[in-house]
Amino acid sequence: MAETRRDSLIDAAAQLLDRGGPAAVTLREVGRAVGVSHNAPYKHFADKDDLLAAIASRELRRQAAPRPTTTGDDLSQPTARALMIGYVRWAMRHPERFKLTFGRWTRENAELAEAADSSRSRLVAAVMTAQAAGDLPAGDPERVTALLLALAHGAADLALSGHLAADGKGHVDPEDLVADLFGYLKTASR
Amino acid sequence: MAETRRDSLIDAAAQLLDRGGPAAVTLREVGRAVGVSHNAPYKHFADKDDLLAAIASRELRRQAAPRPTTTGDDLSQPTARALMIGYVRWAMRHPERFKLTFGRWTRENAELAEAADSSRSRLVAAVMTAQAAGDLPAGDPERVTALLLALAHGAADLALSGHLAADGKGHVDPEDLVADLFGYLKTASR
DNA sequence: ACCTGAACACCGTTCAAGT
DNA sequence: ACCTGAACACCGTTCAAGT
Repeated sequence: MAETRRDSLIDAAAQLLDRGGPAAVTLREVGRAVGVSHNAPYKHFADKDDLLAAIASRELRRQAAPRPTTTGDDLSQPTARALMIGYVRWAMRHPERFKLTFGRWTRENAELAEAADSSRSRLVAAVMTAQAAGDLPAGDPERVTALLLALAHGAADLALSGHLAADGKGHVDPEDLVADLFGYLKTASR
Repeated sequence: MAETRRDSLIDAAAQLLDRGGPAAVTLREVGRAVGVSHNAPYKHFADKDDLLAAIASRELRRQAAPRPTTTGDDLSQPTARALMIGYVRWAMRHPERFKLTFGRWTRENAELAEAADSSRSRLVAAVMTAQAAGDLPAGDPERVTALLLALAHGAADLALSGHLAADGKGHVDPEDLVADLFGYLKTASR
């Protein structure tokens, strides 16, 4: 469990990110939290953006990692629906990490791109299982996956920026929209 | 058509935003483009964030404005589907304005909140029309609207950040996802 | 009412220098 | 291989002063 200096820097940066967003992640503050000078990060990351990318890829890898179940070992894979609900909950719980992770790059940073692809592959597999069970409509699994991902992502993003519901009345929860979509898709797949 | 100093500042800021994002919008550069000092904007906007909010609300108002039709006067209202396609196209055409407009605030800035509400009201009305025609499933119009908005928003945002499709192969277009959703919803509404 | 110039605190990045 | 301190260019914001 030895934590490297690099990991400590990412930890500190993520903490600053959570409150205050990317602007609050200053190399001086990161260095101060770890106990090094504000130039030390340059020995571990190319620049500030590279440090932010490291947070994003770590977040992506954690999300892809199997969560420990409280009811002992569970060998069954999570359903597409469970994955999407998990995605939305993670976004609402860690807004800044969510925005950062899906904010830019991915195609620029190799590590980030790989993490994103592996995360999606997992979802595609779950979609195919659901299709076979008749819970999701047939058709290109990649495209159905994109549909699910787009809805969950948009619901979370709009909810975070306050654009989802109207003036207070009729508050719409992003999880409700995920449930609605799965309901419609099940009806459409018969 | 007299353009006020305030409008000129918004124009210049929007142009800087389009290339380079919010970080490229510096008060010094804005002032230079208009021909004033870098402090002049403070007489028209509280701070930089207020200037960015002005760009967002102008964009929101423009999107809500009826587009001139090339085939003369058309008194019919745009369909929900047309509105969503228009939304996605606008996002793909002006990524930075899209990200800025739906990035934060809205509930903080009164002008922005009003523009957003009026924009959504228009979409809710179109949704109700489609529901009556049997093209969209029955149920709370606000909630169905949120579903459409979430998908269009998520599809555009993921496409812009490169998270929509896998490694080049099987490129998924955000407009395709909007079309897919309307297809599924029509099937589910019968 | 609107604008200017100087100044302040802060930031990312570079670089010479240390171990 | 990793770190430090000084320095540079740049930025948002404030303020006294002008018209």
